[in-house]
Amino acid sequence: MPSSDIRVRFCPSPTGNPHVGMARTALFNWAFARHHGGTFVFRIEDTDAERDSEDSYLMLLDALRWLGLDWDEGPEVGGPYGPYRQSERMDIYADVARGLVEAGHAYPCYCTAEELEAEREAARAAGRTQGYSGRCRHLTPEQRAAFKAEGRSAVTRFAMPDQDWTWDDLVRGELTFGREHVPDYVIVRANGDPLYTLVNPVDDALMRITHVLRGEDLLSSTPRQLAMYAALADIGVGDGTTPRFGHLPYVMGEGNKKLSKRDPESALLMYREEGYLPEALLNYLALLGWSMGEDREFFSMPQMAEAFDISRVSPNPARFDLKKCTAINGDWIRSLTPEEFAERLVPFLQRDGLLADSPTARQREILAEAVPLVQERMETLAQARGMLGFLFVDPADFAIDPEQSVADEESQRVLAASLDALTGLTEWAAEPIEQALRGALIEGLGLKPKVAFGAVRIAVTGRRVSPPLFESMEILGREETLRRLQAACTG
RNA sequence: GGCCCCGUUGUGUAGUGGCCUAGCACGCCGCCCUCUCAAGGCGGUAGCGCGGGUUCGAAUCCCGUCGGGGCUACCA
Repeated sequence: MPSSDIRVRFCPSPTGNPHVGMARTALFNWAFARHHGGTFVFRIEDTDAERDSEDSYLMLLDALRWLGLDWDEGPEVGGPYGPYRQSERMDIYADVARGLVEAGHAYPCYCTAEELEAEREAARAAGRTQGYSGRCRHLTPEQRAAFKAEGRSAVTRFAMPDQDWTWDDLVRGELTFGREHVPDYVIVRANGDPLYTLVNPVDDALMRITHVLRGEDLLSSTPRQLAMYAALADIGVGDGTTPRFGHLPYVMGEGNKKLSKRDPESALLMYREEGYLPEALLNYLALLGWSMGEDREFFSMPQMAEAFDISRVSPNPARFDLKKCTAINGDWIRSLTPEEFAERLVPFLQRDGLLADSPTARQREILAEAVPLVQERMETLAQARGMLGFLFVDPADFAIDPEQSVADEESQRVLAASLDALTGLTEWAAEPIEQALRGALIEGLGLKPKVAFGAVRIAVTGRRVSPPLFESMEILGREETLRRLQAACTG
């Protein structure tokens, strides 16, 4: 139900693990499409059998779904311009390549790797642009036959027209490349496999893509794509319109390099495992190179789609800051209703073996009571284990954090006094528990609250840091609380 | 080497000639609150790469310079 003719695409290669830079590119394309009521196409560029894998393809789908970046056309949803996996479109590329050669836009090149290397070196030495000289461009049929007779195989090269290349980049404004800096390039390998240089523009033309938003690393390949577009139009591939290009800034990692697969924070699915909310990650990613203005940094994807303006995308590279990403995740966690928050926690508690596959009514009850206590104390869902574990752990498995101890004399006095004060308590609730403990420990033993309650906290929750103590004890229940206090007494 | 992109506090950004002795957020530091840890409140730290112009006036315009990055494949 697109309401405009704007069509954008996200077209990753399924190599390795999904990457956050990739997610940012997908997000900006998605936001652009949604803002304009256009169509968001998802295409898989898997023409390199060496590097692509089915695993990685599946992870890509999984990642995009998790993020909630829904596509209008693409794998699994189909669309009028399918198939959307390039590995299923090989015959199309072969046809187009043939057409390009027949029309004189491309030609077979018989140069060997060594010859090309020598050429590059000569160019570098002379201070010229390295690149193909075009010497196979005007080979006679006899010369071609001679090369073939030598046993040489040929790649297919695109013949760049002799002109300068200018376009108005959506992010960077007018950009120009001189003709001498864009040499003829390979579009089909010697073994017949088409390359990105061919398949990408061919599919963009065939799929009627109107706007190309992609990473800055592809900026310098734009001139040759512009030329390819003209050639495709000439042979009747696509409808003859050239898309507008916008080059998104890099997402940088440590140091001054772009975020690479080697950087641990680049692994997209890691964020899911660590308990980041997809809406929070997306919110953070949106801030990398784009801003709403108005000092507004916290927003949902519908809000982003509404406000998205490609002309507000910054051209400078942005460093990925895990701390800020995590802070935004905390903001998102706090913005959830307690019920929603509890729901999101369930899979994490299950994963950590703290909650049954189908939680019991009692477990649900505990969770509902505990959630308001911890919601503002967690910045990732994975922290549930540390914060709530003591409430769900099997009594037989409960143990005090080995880093902590209540074996010292003072702690023992505290525990004994606590046990005394709590055993006869008539109403087991946070308020009376607190009063009893204050009476016994602060007034009775004359201790500082921090010290006294610290020992109780360790004995009952097993940790130095926990949700508020008295409420925690109430939820844990009289029996188990007293049992733990008892168990912590060494005497 | 060639071509291209980029340059506001540690990080991300706001800022499009005067509202900027540069705003916001994260981080960091301190204080308050306080049973821990958070959250919250208050305060602080730190920036227009540099040099020239243009102008009454420049973070904003021009030139130069320096710095960082990318591309320069039968990867994408």
